[in-house]
This record gives sequence, C-alpha cells and structure tokens, in this order.
Amino acid sequence: MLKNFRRESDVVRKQGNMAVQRGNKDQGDGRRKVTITAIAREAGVSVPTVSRVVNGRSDVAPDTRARVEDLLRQYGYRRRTVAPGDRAALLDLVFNDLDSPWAVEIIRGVEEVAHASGVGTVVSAIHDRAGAARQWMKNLRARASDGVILVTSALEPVLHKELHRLGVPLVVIDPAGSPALDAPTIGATNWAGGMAATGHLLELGHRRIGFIAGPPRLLCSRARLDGYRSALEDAGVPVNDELIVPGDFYHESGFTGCETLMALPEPPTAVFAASDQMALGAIEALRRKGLRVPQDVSVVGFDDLPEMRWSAPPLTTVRQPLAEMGKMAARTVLRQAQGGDIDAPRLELATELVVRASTAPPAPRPAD
Amino acid sequence: MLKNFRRESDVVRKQGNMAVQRGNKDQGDGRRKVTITAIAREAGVSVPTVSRVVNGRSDVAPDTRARVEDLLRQYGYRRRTVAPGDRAALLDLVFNDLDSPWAVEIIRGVEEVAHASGVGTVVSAIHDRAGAARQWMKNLRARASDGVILVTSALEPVLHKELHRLGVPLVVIDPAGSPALDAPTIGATNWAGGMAATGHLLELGHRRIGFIAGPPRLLCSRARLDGYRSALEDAGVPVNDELIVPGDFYHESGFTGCETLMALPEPPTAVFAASDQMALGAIEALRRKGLRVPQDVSVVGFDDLPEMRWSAPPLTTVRQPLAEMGKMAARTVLRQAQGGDIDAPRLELATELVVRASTAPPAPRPAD
DNA sequence: CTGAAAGCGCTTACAG
DNA sequence: CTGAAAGCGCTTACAG
Repeated sequence: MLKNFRRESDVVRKQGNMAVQRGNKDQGDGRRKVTITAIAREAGVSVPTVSRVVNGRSDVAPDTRARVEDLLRQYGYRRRTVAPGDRAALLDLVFNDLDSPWAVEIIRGVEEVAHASGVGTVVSAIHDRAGAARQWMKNLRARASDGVILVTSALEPVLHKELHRLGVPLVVIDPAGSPALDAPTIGATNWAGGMAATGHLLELGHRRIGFIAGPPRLLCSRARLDGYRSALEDAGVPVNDELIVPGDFYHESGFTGCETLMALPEPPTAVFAASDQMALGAIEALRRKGLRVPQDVSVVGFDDLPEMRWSAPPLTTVRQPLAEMGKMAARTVLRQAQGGDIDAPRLELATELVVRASTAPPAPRPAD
Repeated sequence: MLKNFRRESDVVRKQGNMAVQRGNKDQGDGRRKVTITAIAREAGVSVPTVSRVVNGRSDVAPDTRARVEDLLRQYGYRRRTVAPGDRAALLDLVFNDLDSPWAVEIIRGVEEVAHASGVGTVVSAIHDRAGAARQWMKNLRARASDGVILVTSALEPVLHKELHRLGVPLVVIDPAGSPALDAPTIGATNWAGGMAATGHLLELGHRRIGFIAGPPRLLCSRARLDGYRSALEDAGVPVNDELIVPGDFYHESGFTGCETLMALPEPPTAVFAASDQMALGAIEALRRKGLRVPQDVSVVGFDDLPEMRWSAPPLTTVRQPLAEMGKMAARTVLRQAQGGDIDAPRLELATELVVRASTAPPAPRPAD
C-alpha cells in the first residue's frame, strides 16, 4: 500500500497536468478523467497497447504489461465505454423493502439464472417512495440495464410506463394488482393455497378458524382470503367476519391479530395467518397466554420460508416456490431482452401445503 | 403488444439488411447490432437527434421523439457505450451462498448506502467454487464494477490477488481468515460476543454450558469459541472439551450438536450456539426430547437475526450489527473507488448481548 | 428543434 | 510484441 502511494506521488510530480489523481479528493475542477490515452502517454506506450493490457490480451511483453498495470492501478483507471462484444449484461431486481427472508429466496432464484447467463443482478429497494424510484430509474438508465424484475410494488404502473418508454423489458413478481398492467407477471396460486390451508384445518375437525389477513390492496392477500372463504363454504361452515382480522404480513400484526382473535367471546381453535411471519407472531401471542401449539390452538402460515422447518413447533404452512418464481422471472426477462417472445404473460406457480407440527385436531371442548 | 409486433414487421420488411431484429432469435450470423446510426437512418433523422432522445433531452419535437422512441423500442436498442459523465456506477457484493436471512441484512445495509450514492449493488453467489468465481470475475470485468465487497469466502486470497491486479477496490466483510490479506476488513467483536453470552449464562448460575461451534476454519468461529473459553476461565469454571461440539452455522448441525450434548452422562444446563440458526436447531432438539426452554435448558444464539425476536421462545442472543457492517463496507469501497484513503484497514463493530426469553437460571438439580 | 462537423475513448485489423 | 491508421458508437458544441 505504502509502496503504491509513494510511486503515485512520483507520477503526480512528473505529470501534474492530469485532472485529478487517485488518492486525491475531488479538486474543484471536477471528476478525474483517467483515460487510456493518458495512461499510454504516461507509460510511454501506444494507446492500443494499453487497450490490450486493459482487456487482458496475452500478446503484451511481461514488463510492459506490469508497468501499464501499475499505472492503471495508481490512476484508478475505469473503462468509460464497454467492449462492443461483451456489453455488461445487467438485470435489475427491485423490491420495496429488503427486510424479510422472503427477499433472499427471490434473489437466490434470480441470481442463479442470471449468473449462469453471465448477467449481473442489481438489487434495489425503493420503499414505495416516488423519490427513491426516480433515483433508481436514473441509475437504471445510466447502467443500461437489460431488464427489470419488480416485486410487489405500489409503484408498478408508474415504473411500467417509464420502462416501456425506454424499451426495457419488465416482469413483475407477485403483482400488487394494478389492473391494466400489460407486463408479464409471475405469481403463485394463492387462492388454491388459501383453500388448502383452510381445508387442512377443516379436515382436522376445526370449525372456528381465525384468519389473519395481508394488506387488502395486494392481489395475493385477497386471493388467500377468498381461498379461506371458499374452503369454509365448501365445508358448509358459515364465514364469520369477526374471525377475520387485518394484518400487514409482518410479525407484529400476527401477534396483535391473534390477541384480538383470542379475546373473542368464543375464540377460534385454529388460526390461519396469511404469511409465515404473522404465523410466528400469532404463536408468540399464544405462548404468552400460556396456550400450547398445536394442543390448544393450531396455526398455519403461508410462504414456507426455509426457517419455518425450525420454528417451535415446526410450522404447518403453504409453500410458495419463491426461488422458483425468481428463476422464472429471470428467464422471462432475459428472453425478452434477447428479443425472444414471452411464453406466458401471466403465470402462477403451484403452492403446496406442507404439514408439520403446528396443527392438530382441536382440543375437546372443556365440559363447561 | 400486438400493435408493436405488427409495426415491427413493417420495419423489418423495409429494412431487411439490419443484422438481427428484435423478436427474432439469434440468426447464426450473430448478435444483433442495433446502433443509434441504424435507428437514425430508419427514422430519417440525424444521429444527434436519436442521441438526444435516448438521453431524454427535452429539445426534441414531440412527434420526432415519439417516432424515434418507437423505433428504439422495436429494435430493442441498448446503449453500447456509457455517457462519459454518468458512468454506470456499480458495486459488487459477493456471497458464498444466498441461503440465509443473514445475507439480506448485509444486502440491506450495502444497498442503502450504495443507492444513496447512485450506485447499483450487484449481488452474486459463488458457492466457494473456483469455476463460479472465474465466471463472476469475467462478468465483473465486463460490467466495469467500481468495487467489490466480499463476504466470508474461502476464495478470498485468489479473488483479492486478481482484483488487485485489476485495480478494483476490495473490502471484506467477516473475513474467513486468510493471513496475508491486505484489503480492509469489516467484522464484529466476535470474541467479546462469545464472552458476553457465556458470561450471561454464568451469571444466571449455569456451570455446565455446552457450546456448539461454527466451522473452525473461520476466524469468527474461533473468536466466539475463545470468548466462551475465556469467560469460563474468568469464572473459574474448567473448560470441558466434551461440552464443545462441532457445527457449521446451519440449523441441522445445531440440532444434532444439541442431541450429542444432551446424550452426555451429565448433560449441560445451558447451550450457547455460535449462530442463531444453530440455536433454533438446538431448541428443536430439546423440544423433541420434551425439554422446555428456558425452564429445563437455557439457549443463547449469535447474530440476532430480526426473526429471533419472534422465535419460540424469543431468543437470547448476541447481536451482530450486520446491516451496519454492510453500510460500513459500502462506504469504504465507495471511498476507495473515488480515490479516497481508507480510514481503518481492519474494523470490528461492537456486538451486544440481547437478553430475551430463552435463558433462565438452571433448574434445581433433581434430588437423586 | 435539427443537423453537419469535430471530438472522445476505445478497439480492430494490418504491418512490421 | 508494438504502433500508425482506420473505424465505431456516441456526444458536444455550434449554427441555423
């Protein structure tokens, strides 16, 4: 390090007219402008030679290469244009928030497919704020991203319009539900999942089943709720609105939602939470009340995040193939980016009920 | 959509000599080559005009703009060079695996800082495979990334060497422990954390404390173990090697590690797992044996992943400021990328014991 | 609002 | 192994 810095000042002394050198802070006069031409002059070689070194070609004499590499490093050279052949292939993956294990699953899937195609995955969070979204659009443009995967965002319509204008392919994972969005979407069979979870509880013998809902503006929330309702109807169990409480997919709302449910004159014997995190919150609420899961109350979640195998007790839940959804989405944008056709404008991957240890038949009613 | 496709074939008909058009698969003769020049010819305007549209300048007649935009979209135009001013600023964040809530925390921190500086965060996983790493290096080079943040990887030395050659700044989060790595590193005070966790159990009155270790090749694992040992020594409790079992930070190993511990002739009254995930595995092992946490056995974890507040019972653990570490790392690479000095080559952020509900004084020994 | 001209940062044959 | 020359894909004044 020290050695480098020493050499650097030598260079600076000899070549004081270069805009800004590495190791110096911005000097009013602006951004540093380290070009291949400047490096060539400095190294006493031609521009093509530097170009060759930069591109790791083999036909450069070892000591020329070493000298040029040193200079490149010292001046902090970065390419200013991209080689025509290997355009930096980039794909943008945009979340509202990066605050849930949910997100990694999707990232994992997208990254796997993208990486295999030599494409980089740029991950961003826009926090449903128009400002952040605008900044992101600007960056997207600067980096000439080849495609965008957007995950459940209220900003869907705005971004879609702008991206369409720029001709950047867009795929939406788990669409929030903008009606006229004509981008391909990838989701899960939420309605069927809601049916399956509720059906499972019904089969165990539960008749009073509480439901902790997700944000009502999201399509997936509504589909899960409707699945719950349909299963009850199929079983001839009347839908009781006081058993349906609101939530926002986060732990806390599962906790309070469950408290509300258990404070009912006639509390439910089972709770279906529309997300795993809310299910965990619900279990905590029950634990605090001294109620055991599943002996006293059964709990079902939705998502099947990997850690749910290890919750206490291991959670019965509806598996949503998040990584698979990510992969699908990545394949779809990549195909579009290469000018291919999209095979399905709207796709729903299957959900699957995973029965673990948080559900059991209802406790026999206390003989009161 | 349909409309677009129709228009597109008109264009193709008129202009059959362009290499490959959008909507057509690769046609042997190679990659499509949609340049601003081609678009200009097609639109019957000059090259500068198309350039203006592409860059969203305001001084273009509305219908010229519309016509050009249509063409750009239809041909799937992507910039082939980057505007000198706004070079796509990119930062690479590299994990071994994207399989833990651990990762999101770091991503969140890095993204926040990078995004604020208009820098994109490219997330990759290299799975400790030299092949994947090589592919990634190639991509990194193509996208001219401005800096790299590497998270705990056995590939540290190789990547460091190569990146240094390219003059790309590198910061390592939670270094695996390559001895001669002269890149800045950001970690947590693992040793102090190990001390604190063990000290807490000691204070509660525990004397037989099991330890489920992390992978021994990682510095952080060794530091946590040494912290555990030191705390015991301070308290005058002899270190008993049969109470130390191996693990790999994942749930499963916590489960089996805890089983081993509880099968001991004289099992521990408390277990300190070197990761939250192993702590969860341990709790599950205890649950299966019918042992209650914390009444029968206390459990402490390490990391304080956000979901640990909601485990059953809420987990006492050592908080590692992962998002903060990500932010630090991002600031450090960004500063380096701008030619600034690094303020600290090696940084450890403080860990903090978070006491929740999984620890309690040991149960009185059964009077046998 | 638009284009002809000059310029920039590279890369790609080609010749030695 | 190296450079002079031509070329490419853009952008930036400048003039109208």
